[in-house]
Amino acid sequence: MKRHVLIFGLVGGLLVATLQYTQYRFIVIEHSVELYGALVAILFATFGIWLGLRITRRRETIVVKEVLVPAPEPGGGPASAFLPDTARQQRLGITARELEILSLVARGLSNREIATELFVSENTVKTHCSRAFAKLGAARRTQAVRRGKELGLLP
Amino acid sequence: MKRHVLIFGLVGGLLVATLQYTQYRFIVIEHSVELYGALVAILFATFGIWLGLRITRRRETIVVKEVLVPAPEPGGGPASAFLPDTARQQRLGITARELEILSLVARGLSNREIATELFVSENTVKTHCSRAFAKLGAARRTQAVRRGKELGLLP
DNA sequence: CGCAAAATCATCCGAAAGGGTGACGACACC
DNA sequence: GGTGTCGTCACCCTTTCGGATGATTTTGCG
Repeated sequence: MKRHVLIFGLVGGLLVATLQYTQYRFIVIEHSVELYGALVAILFATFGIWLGLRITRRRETIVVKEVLVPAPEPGGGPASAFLPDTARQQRLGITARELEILSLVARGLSNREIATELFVSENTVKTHCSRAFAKLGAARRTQAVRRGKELGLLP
Repeated sequence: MKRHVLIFGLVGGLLVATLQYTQYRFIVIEHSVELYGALVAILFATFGIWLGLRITRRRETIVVKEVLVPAPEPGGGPASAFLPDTARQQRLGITARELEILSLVARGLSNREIATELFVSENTVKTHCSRAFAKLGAARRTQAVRRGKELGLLP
């Protein structure tokens, strides 16, 4: 968490320094102060939104209520939302995060895309993947997806 | 979480203070522009964070899920054999061989395993894969499998 | 608070996958 | 015979994956 602030400081400082350095040469002459301010505003607003999104990432409480329902007819219902087999997931020791990444793997995303989607580094995604694969007894992501579907962990 | 915002604010304030302090020594004349930029930056960074917090505020989703227990197999249906959508296959120009390789990919096999299974070289498998991926608009095998299932080409 | 689990990130390295190109033979069709 | 498609295979190159390992941070819980 401190790292974000650090990044912010660095980026901000660099930005300001750059602006200070360049403004007298390129910007101020032909552009107004308002434009300069707008540029800074947009940049910092974007960064702030990113930071806000990042630090409030997913704090979700899942309460699973197991209810036995008689024979759902496949293809009948209104695309009945998929419900992962939490029991099996726990038995395999698969964490929620790992399952989340697994579902993105099943959607055909690359590690990099998953990393971007979840605001984490590619290395983290790889770690989660490796662990999930190990728990599923899979050597490849295609195999992991297949296993996940077989076990009712993925739709 | 408030802590981060606090730290951020402190760092931001420090940044402004530093800027103000330094600018007084070197850029006294144009200091109003610097101050203006810094203020705008801080303001909009704060605004961005606030916005980020706002739009992801209700991340604390309490999900109550009802686990549907799949119907006990009545033993009646003879596991209705899957029939690929030949029409769509032809429309996409996917050959039978490519679909065959694709199904093995979907089973989680590696190219080498597929090559062994089909008594062809690994290069051949890769060629078929590439062509099939191109026709499916997929960049990865996981994506290809997903597309194949969506299009009714794979079970 | 202190501990354990989980999440995050990094680095190294080898293997697998994917893209591109070119080539060759078989086979069908006109 | 010429043409086109399909299957087969090879080479080169880049990207991606996966495994192993270690470290740090965050978080939930007793």
